[in-house]
Amino acid sequence: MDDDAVFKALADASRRQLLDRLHRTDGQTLGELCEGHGMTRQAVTKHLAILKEANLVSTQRRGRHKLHFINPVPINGIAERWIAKFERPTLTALSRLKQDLEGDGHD
Amino acid sequence: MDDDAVFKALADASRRQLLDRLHRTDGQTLGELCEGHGMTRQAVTKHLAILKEANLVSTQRRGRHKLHFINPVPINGIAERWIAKFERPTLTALSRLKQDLEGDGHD
DNA sequence: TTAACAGGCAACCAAATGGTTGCATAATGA
DNA sequence: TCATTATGCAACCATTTGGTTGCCTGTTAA
Repeated sequence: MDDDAVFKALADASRRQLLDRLHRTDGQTLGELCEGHGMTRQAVTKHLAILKEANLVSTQRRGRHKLHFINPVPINGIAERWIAKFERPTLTALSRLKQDLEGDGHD
Repeated sequence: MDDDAVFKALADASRRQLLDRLHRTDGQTLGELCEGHGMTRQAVTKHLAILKEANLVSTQRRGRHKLHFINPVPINGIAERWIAKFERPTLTALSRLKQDLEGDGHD
């Protein structure tokens, strides 16, 4: 619902990278998500808090671990409600899909 | 190409609103784009500069007026390169399109 | 030619952002 | 039990951001 929080959350490259990671492997712990970034754990924690605030990740405690799960719904939301209206309908993704569904080889 | 600049440009509600306006009526002057916002002309100028930096708007001098035009290509770019991979393919937009193209009434 | 109009430039400011360090707490395993 | 592991909390910091005010430049029309 809160598109602004989603756009703001996506505005940072580190946060997008975190989402990329969760997209590849969902349910990672905080420790796992910290590896490889040139950042402290606390910085990553803050980024994850912002993503959670935007409802892009959800968390689940599992003993002394905290697992993080991606939620693609808000991304879908802005894609449909906001981005879609700026898209030119004849571009690659849609036209490829169209061709695929129509099953002909037209160019 | 520079997705980060595009994401950052879209992170501000005033800038998204400016894009909305240009999407409705393209080629507006700075003065026109200032109307209705509770902002000074200089603030709007700064927002437009950021949008231009992200290649989301282009400008054209026309006498003493400066016209602003929207460029949807970068939005398409992030939609295809970044957002698309997070989308669940069975959701509304694609499934509606699919149904439409297939021309059957299946549910 | 010159007033009024449209926009540009620069300095300044408060608040938000992205990061840090230091210490505290909770769960686990030997 | 108790050291270790995994995370939480809070204060602090520099830089960026989004906005302002004040003044300057260029274009047009009377």
